[in-house]
Amino acid sequence: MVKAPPAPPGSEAELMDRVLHISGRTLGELAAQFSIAVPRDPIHAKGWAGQLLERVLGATAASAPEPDFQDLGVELKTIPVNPHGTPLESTYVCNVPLEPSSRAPNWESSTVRRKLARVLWLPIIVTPQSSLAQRPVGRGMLWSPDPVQAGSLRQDWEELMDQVCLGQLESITSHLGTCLQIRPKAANARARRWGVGAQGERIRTGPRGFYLRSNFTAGILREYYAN
DNA sequence: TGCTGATCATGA
DNA sequence: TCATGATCAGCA
Repeated sequence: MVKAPPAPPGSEAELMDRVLHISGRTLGELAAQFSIAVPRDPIHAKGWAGQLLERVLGATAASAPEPDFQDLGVELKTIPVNPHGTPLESTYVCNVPLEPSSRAPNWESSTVRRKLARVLWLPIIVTPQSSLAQRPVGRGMLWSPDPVQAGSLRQDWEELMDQVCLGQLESITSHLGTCLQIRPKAANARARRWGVGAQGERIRTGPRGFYLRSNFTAGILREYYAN
């Protein structure tokens, strides 16, 4: 039976009820229910699982810089995991504000903190042989950073943004940060944005994103599935 | 073989 | 074009 995309969930409880109902279903089954084609080529399927689950669960924000479930303030993150529940990839959080006018003055008002304040982690279980359609959805979990996690995120954010503000963009590598890192985030290596150079001058530089390291998200998932 | 740097699709 | 959704693939 083909289903219409659902209305946004009215509460976290309703959202988690929907999550419970898709747990164990494969991406192929869910796509079929909503008459969505499954891409054949993984190279051209980046992000497809995330967009499928947004529709299945009734997310609203589309490509706006807003939480996926705007009314609930909940961000949806699908995350590929192996059968043990260990993440296979880092997780994109948001873009890095490179221009002074777009930068938050402190951690409290940063996009990173707001995005991560409430996250629905939805594991997609990946085995070496499984096609995209064969991958099952795992048990979703609603998460907010505990004080230790929040402290680590804040420390990384402050260190990284210090570098951005000081015009040290070109020396920022993905090696910095224990849980949060800055990496390129662009359609290709030619993309440019305005940023700040070492003398405070405006420069053209590659767009970058904040990502959560996979060992950090591994800790989040472990904590939950142990209970 | 884990991680970094690069890349692909879609929508407003 | 730039934000979202992420995964790919080569190299240390």
